[in-house]
Formats: sequence, C-alpha cells, structure tokens
Amino acid sequence: MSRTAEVINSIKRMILDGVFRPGDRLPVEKELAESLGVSRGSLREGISALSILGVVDTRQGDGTYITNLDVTHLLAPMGFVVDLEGRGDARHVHAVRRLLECEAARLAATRITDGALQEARTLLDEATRIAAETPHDHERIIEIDIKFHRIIAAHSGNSVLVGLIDAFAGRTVRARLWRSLHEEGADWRTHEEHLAVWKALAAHDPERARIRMANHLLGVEESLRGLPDDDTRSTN
Amino acid sequence: MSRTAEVINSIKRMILDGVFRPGDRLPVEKELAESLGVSRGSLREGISALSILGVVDTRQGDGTYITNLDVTHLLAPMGFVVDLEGRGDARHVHAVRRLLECEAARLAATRITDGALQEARTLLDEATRIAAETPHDHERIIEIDIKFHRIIAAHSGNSVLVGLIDAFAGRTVRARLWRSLHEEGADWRTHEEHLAVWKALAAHDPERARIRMANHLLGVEESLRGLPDDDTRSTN
DNA sequence: AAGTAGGGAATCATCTGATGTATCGGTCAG
DNA sequence: CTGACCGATACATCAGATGATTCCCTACTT
Repeated sequence: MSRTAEVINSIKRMILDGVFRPGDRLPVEKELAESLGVSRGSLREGISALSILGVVDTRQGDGTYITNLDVTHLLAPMGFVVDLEGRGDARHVHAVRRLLECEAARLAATRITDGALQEARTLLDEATRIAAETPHDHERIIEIDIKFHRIIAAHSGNSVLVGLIDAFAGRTVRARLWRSLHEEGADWRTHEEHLAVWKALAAHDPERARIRMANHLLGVEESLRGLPDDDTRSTN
Repeated sequence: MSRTAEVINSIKRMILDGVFRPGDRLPVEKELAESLGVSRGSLREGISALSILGVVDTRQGDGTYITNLDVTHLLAPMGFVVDLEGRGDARHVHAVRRLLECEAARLAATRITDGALQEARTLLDEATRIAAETPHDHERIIEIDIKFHRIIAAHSGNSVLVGLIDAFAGRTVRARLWRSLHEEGADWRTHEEHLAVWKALAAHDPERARIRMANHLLGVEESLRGLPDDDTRSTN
C-alpha cells in the first residue's frame, strides 16, 4: 500500500475509533507526518484526498480540521458519478432518484412539521407568482424547485437518504432537466404536480405523497425522452 | 480555488468532455503539470485524490491511466460513509439498503436470465450443505450471501443501482450483521428467506420478489435490534 | 528460430529544503 | 475601548534529487 493510502486509512481509522471527532483540529503537518512516518509531501497527498472526500477541511494559515462528517457533505463527491452516468442515457440515474425521492416523500408525510409545510407552501406560492410573469425568472424557479424537494427529503428523518437525494438531484441533473422543459409552459404542469405533492403531505397521507411524487418525477423524466440531444442518441 | 482543486476539476472536466476516455493514459507528470500550470507536487496531490476516488489508476514505472469509470468502482469510497454512519444507530443505512435491494429484486424478477437463476440456485444449494455441517464455515456462508445478493442486483439492469447496493452492502455492514446473527441457528432462517426470494425470481414475479426481499432484509435488521453494542446505546 | 535473461530508458514514489501566502492573536497608539 | 499594526504559526506551492518499478529492446542461449 502506498504511503498516501496509509495516511488516508490511518486518519479514517482514527476517526472511526473516535480519536478524532468532528471539529477537532489535526496536528500540524510536520508533526503528523512524523507520527505517521511519512514525508510532508506524502501526508499532503493523503490530506488532499480526504479534503476532496469531505472528511477534513484545511484552512491556510490556520490548520486542518475534521469536518462535521455530515452525510450530505461526504456524499457530495458522488456528483461526479451522476454527471458521468447522466451524460448519455440518464434513465438509470433518474430511476434511482425517483426511488429515493418517492421513499422520502412517503416518510415525510407522517413526519413533516407544520412549520415545514408552511415553508414549502410559501415557496410554491412564490413559484405561482413567477410563473404568471413574462418572462419567467427561471433561475429562481429552479432554486425554488430544489428547495421544495430538499424540504421533503429533510423531513424523511433519514440522514443517509437525504445525502443520497442531494447527490442525485444535483446541479447538473436539475439543469439538464429544466433546460429541456422550460419551453412550452411545462413549468405550469410541474407546478401543479408540486402542489399535488404538497397536498398529500399536508394530509399526512404517505401513499398519496409517494404516488404524487412518483407522478411528478415521471413527468419530468418524460420531458427528457426523445430530446434532440446528441449524447442521448449516441449511447442508445 | 486551490491548485489541487484546479487539477482535479480540470481532469474531471476533460473526462466529462471526452478528452480522456476509460483506459486512456495520461501524459507524464512533468508534462501534465506544465500544461496545467502547476508544480509536480500539486499535480500529484490532485492525481492522488482522483486515484482514491477511483477515477484514475497510477502504476509506478508505467504511467497513470483512466479507470473503466465503472459505477461500482467510483462509489466504493462511499463505504466510509456507511462505516461511519453505521457505527451507532445503523437503522438509516439499513433502511436505504432495504429500499435499494427491494427495488433491485423487483426489477430483476423480469430480467434475470435462466443462467443467473441456475447460478444463484447452485450457491443456495451449497449454503444448504454448509448449514448442515457443524461447525459451519461462516466465511463461506457470508461469501455466498454476498454473491447471491450481487447476482440479483446485477440483473436489475440498472448500473447505478448496482453501484449503490455494493457500497451499502459492503464488508463492514455485512460483517456486523453476520457477527450478530451467526448464533442460535439464525442462518437456517436466513437460508429459507433466500430460497423464498429465489422462488419469486424463478417465477418472474416482481411484487413477490420485492416482498420476499423486504421480508428477508427486515429479518436481518431485526437480528440487530437491542444488541449489547455500546455504540448503539451511546447514540440513542 | 524461439525463448529467455540482461540492461537501459521511462515513469511514478518519496523525501528534503526553501519560499510564498493567509490567518490568528497580541500589542500599542489614538 | 477601539482599531490598526505586526509577528508567529500553519498551510500552499515550488524545485530538485534519489529510489523503486515497469516496460521494452537487445543479445545470448538452446
């Protein structure tokens, strides 16, 4: 095993064993390198990888700290996989996303708070206003869409599920989706679907919430089918 | 953005843009460092991170190559998240795993080949023999269990789903599970459940396969409840 | 002619030292 | 008490040298 891999595994192990806890500061490079028996260069290669993985956070002039180890943060690197897999035929990615978000909606129906329902409603109301304008502020629409889905995921009560959903509903996927269906007033239909999901959540009806969410995501996916997108054709 | 991050993003971008394809060999360190405008050290930090992420593969004395970019391979680093999240209360991890594997079973029911069915059956038959022995060869039992689940996942026809399942049904989770239920002949019950899943697959009945798999995983999860595990208590 | 052992070039792995840059905290003038 | 200054600290980056491994060509053996 390379020195770099040793560094990574050692630090991971120390975190799993509770030697380092979220927010803890690591020893300075020179010291940590000596204690692990590697040079600063090799140590930095390992720290660099851990930083990309969202395990540690280095601040120049300050030090290196263990992150909060939040699942969403640790799963962020998965975005590359989603981007990569979604280049051509994104059906697999969408199928998984649908599976995850439907489950989140089902769980959220019985767990969502009145405050979160109100917050979601406020977002949808804003979307209503924007959709009525011409031209639409699509950036804001997308932002609202992401927030709406995130509220639902957050109230599933499952942090791992939240992390996965965030990774799968990332920027690129969402951007691709909206770029394709921002024409022909499809945002009105999307808005109606969002509203249907919200009503099911407000009624605290798990099955209804799941179905409404499934219907919504299916609609979005179908907007992608048969796109005049070179990538889509080339991999079929 | 740090030089290291620039290196990582540049190479990721080049892969997404098709400049580098799976199996391609990257320019030598000195050359690549110059073309990206960074020193060899910074380049190596980036390459090191990409290597950990499973994007590239460096071989001393040979060169650095783009991996096959297989989803399962790229999702392997997520194992740390599973390990981390599964230290204390692993319910969230198990809930997600159950969701993923049930969907895989459902999909596999209509897609699994006769050959794969036969292969799975052979594995289960071997498990039958081993379970009858005393003492059991638990290592082999675990190996068979993993292979059985993997065959099902592989025939879901969704590569992303396969990658996630592999990450979530990784070594540590599986080891924890089996360590806890390898007593009191629970492996017989597990074996019966596997058989029920197999029968549903053989009948190409999606709903039945999903339910049998759900039942199987619930049984496994329940074996974990109320374990005298310090971690479990401390985080509740 | 075919197979094999040897050697050299190419490439990554690692270490060392030096310099640049950002942050934090104390000090001191106002 | 406030705010600007300044130095210690720590990470960021670069450069050079040496070691280890692989690949491939050559020459030798059978």
